Amino acid sequence: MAALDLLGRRWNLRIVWELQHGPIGFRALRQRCDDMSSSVLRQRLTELLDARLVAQQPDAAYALTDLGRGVFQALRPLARWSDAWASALSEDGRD
Amino acid sequence: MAALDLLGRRWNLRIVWELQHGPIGFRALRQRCDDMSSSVLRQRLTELLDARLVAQQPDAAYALTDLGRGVFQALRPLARWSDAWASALSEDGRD
DNA sequence: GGGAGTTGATTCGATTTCCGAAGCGGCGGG
DNA sequence: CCCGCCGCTTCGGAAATCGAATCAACTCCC
Repeated sequence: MAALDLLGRRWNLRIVWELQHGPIGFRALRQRCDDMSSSVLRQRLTELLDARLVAQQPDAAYALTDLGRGVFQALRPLARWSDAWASALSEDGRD
Repeated sequence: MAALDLLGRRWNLRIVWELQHGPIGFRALRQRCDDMSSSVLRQRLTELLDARLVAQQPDAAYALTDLGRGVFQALRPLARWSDAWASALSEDGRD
């Protein structure tokens, strides 16, 4: 339930999702997340740091931990579902 | 990405999660969701109704559609991960 | 019919969160 | 030295969320 709370917070899912491509700096990560507000990004990052989903490397770049990668794995079915969802909605929309 | 946006909104994940047990009325659903604000619950429900994840039955109870059940299925790996996460955090926390 | 209880749903003021832009100190290259 | 980039912070306004009161409709019981 705590997981649903943490990941249900705006941007957290997205951040983990964008972090899949490997370590990335603060500003670059922000860009990937639709230029979300830097203050909120910092806040979300500390939450994720806290939750051990994300770690900060010596060079200050952010990266997924093993746990974080686990979330990403667990998220893949959701990604697959979103395709089905999209096509269901579009089918629905056409005449 | 739209999926991450929809499900990243507060309570949406939780609502789908609580709806897994079958059709349920507005007030009962609200109770299950930590007595969340009724105004927000209504707003979330219309979003989910819109997205075809939830449907309203003739007797006004809310239930997951096929798509909604799909989300729930897709969420199960996440639930499994949350167990691993919890134990990782507790191991970390002891002495 | 009248009153009490429940239901789904709405309204509204207060609080929390989020946003966006500006700015901080630090660091490297020209 | 100066300029640009970096991670990060601050702050005022906007938006989302909350919480409690409230509504109309429906049921049950008398």
